[in-house]
Amino acid sequence: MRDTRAELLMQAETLVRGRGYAGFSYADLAEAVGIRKASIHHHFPTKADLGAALVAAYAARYAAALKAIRRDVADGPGRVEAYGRLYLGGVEQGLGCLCAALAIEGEALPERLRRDIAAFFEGHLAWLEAVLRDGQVDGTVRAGADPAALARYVIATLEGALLMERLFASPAAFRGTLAVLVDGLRRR
Amino acid sequence: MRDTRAELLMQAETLVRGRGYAGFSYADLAEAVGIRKASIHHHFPTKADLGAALVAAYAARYAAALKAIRRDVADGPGRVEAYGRLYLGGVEQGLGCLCAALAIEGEALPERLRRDIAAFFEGHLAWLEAVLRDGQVDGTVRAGADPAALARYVIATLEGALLMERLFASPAAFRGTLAVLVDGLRRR
DNA sequence: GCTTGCCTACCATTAGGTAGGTAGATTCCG
DNA sequence: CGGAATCTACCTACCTAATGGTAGGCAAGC
Repeated sequence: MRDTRAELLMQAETLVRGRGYAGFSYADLAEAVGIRKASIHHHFPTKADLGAALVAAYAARYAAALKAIRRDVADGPGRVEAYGRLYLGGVEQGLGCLCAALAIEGEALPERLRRDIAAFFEGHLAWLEAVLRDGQVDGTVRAGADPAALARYVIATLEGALLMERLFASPAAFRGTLAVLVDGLRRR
Repeated sequence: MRDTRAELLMQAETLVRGRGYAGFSYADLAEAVGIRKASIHHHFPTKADLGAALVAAYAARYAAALKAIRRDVADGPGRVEAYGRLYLGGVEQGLGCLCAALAIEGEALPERLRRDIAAFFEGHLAWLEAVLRDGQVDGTVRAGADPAALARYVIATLEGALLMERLFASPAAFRGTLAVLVDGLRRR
């Protein structure tokens, strides 16, 4: 039952991450999925609805991954490194971050989407802050730095690296930046 | 003589940095400048021409700023900090990086624009690499790290911070990330 | 027998771009 | 010098294709 809808979400995500929200149309999506343009409106009445569903699905996938990392990895830097590796897939596939693609279009975006994106980043910020704080407590993360500020710095570095290294199609360079980032978090 | 052209470039830059390349139209630009839509084609025959001119002007402004920084600031971390402050203006005005906005649309972009953007980043990369190498030589930048890798890491962090802190309209947070970044470059 | 999921056939609007014209400045040249 | 030719910068009016979205129909299945 949900097959077409899921396919729509998948293809739409690829389109947005590859060319931006304003850069793809229902016609593009219809062709990618092999359905008529009007049928998309049955699943997602407006483009803004589709965008919101996209962000929701993307955020849910990340949320699951973040949970798994906290379960499977013990130390702070290791967790941040695992977090950074989530972005690596984008570089390898030539796809940017969905929320970065949306954030770039800022003003032109439906207000609702803008809030969803902000919430996405806020969730990651909170997760990272907790991870870094825990790391400071157990001594795996350098002390003295504000975890909240550190969290912002971590996301910024990874989002920026994804943006740039996708352009250069260089997963190796992304790994290099991730290494510098994680290394800087370790206890001195 | 060049007044209208300059005005077109200025307004177009604001539009692209605010809503992306696909997110603005010649009609938007015409209204912003107070000219008829068709007249824009007199100055920039196609949208791709306008985009290329935009990147060229943006890159030239940055090139001048980079030169000034090397002239006016002596130490490595100080230079990187001055470089980072160039991005701060964007956060304060709610505008992203022009080349980041274009990079996001990747595949959908005219091939020529994609190369101009890559060249923009390569120029900054080369500048930063030289600055960091000089800093290592004069002892103001921590030794042992590959300057090329460090340069990529610096741009990534700043581009990412601009992307995110524009969304949150938080120059203070940008400053925080810049501080973490520069601090990490100092001699240990 | 009504809901689901898709279809064809539209719609108004907007997209980037073109055709052709005009007022005013600049240049060419006898 | 004066006038003709040209160029610049803009205009109105238009084009075709694509945009997001709607109306209404039809077949399948719980």
